Amino acid sequence: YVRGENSNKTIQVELHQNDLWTSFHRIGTEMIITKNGRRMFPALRIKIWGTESLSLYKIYIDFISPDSNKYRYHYQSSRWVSTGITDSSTCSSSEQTCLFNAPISGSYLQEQTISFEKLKLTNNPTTSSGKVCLQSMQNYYPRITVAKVSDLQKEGRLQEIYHIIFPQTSFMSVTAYQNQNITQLKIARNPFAKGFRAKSTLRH
Amino acid sequence: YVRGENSNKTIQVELHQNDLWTSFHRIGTEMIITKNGRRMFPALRIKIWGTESLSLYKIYIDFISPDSNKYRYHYQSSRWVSTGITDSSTCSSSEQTCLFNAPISGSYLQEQTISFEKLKLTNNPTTSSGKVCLQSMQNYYPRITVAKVSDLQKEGRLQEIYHIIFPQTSFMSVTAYQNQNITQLKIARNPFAKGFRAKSTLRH
DNA sequence: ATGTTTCCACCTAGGTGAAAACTT
DNA sequence: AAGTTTTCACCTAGGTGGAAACAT
Repeated sequence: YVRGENSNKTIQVELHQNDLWTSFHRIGTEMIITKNGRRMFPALRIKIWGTESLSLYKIYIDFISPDSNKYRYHYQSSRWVSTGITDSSTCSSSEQTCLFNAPISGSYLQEQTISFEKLKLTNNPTTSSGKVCLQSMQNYYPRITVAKVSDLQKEGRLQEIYHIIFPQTSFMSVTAYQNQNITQLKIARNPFAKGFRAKSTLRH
Repeated sequence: YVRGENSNKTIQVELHQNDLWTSFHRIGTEMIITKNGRRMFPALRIKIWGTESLSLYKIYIDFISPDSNKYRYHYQSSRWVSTGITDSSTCSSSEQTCLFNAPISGSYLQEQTISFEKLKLTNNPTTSSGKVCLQSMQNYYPRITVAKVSDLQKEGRLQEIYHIIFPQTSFMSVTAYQNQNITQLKIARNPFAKGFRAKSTLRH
């Protein structure tokens, strides 16, 4: 249950594939960021209940870095340790990205799964649409915002604002995986990831 | 320019890839329908201007068979001839299919190209979402409907209704191509169509 | 005969981790 | 030394027409 800003109302939000997220979270999720953008795996998918059928809503996502610290993976202890360097030049959160361009009514919102599977993470500051720019080697958690639009005339004014955070979706942003266990879990669970290069190299 | 029903207002609609459509229309476009559904090529893509920024709209597509006649391709004359049989058991038009589930505001409508590329044509009456059931060997033209929704409370009541038809997008529904010139033009212009089977068979 | 269905080789399109090359 | 970029083999996912089998 999520309570709204400027509102006593609540909406209910459920994270899809919670078991999968938890498996990664136990090890310490890493998400690769590239210049061209890389999808998240697991992908963020949620279901929302409790929105008003006849109201319009917009959905945003951004990524919060709670300390803006740069981290380093310590192989001996298999842990992430802070380098003490804080990236103060950038904001602690990424830009907000809107899932749909258009506001969507509460009734249609409840009919469907809200999926962020097409979202791509990048370290390229000149991002195009559908991409979010993050700093490498930092800790982030995705934050979803559901905002009620009072009406189309006043679309800029967002009435009820709901922020949704699932702690088990936090991750370290990396340009190459640090923890081998994460690599193996990605290969095991992501249909696109099979890491077959080792085998094919043997043939030559 | 398209004038609305119950309205003196007009909206302006433009067909994308008009040259491509015209190339096919000159020969006599054929669209394959299958049990699982087949995309149209060319795909229907339009641009709409003149909608009200602060109003909500829904977009539908259906397929009109002007005479509901069954046709036969006469190879000698390279023409489609009516068999005289009218398929009176079915309506002259297909079911209306909604492009987006949710109504969309006029301002966002004008920002984007409305694409029906994912729509699939089928001859299977038990269709699932995103598919349209047609009768084989009939003449059809796609009809796009833009309908203004008075407000979310009265979503069922459509105020201004605009029907859009581009004559150059009419086609014959087939389960296999009849005119070889259509086959060749599809192969030439559709990136997915390369009809290489003949070559590979020679290798064996 | 004539129209339909199924299967398939051949594509497009694009999402992976591995390795090597590159940068600082 | 440590992090980033590029390239690539290997996938998933799915859109084509052709041919053969099937149906009527």
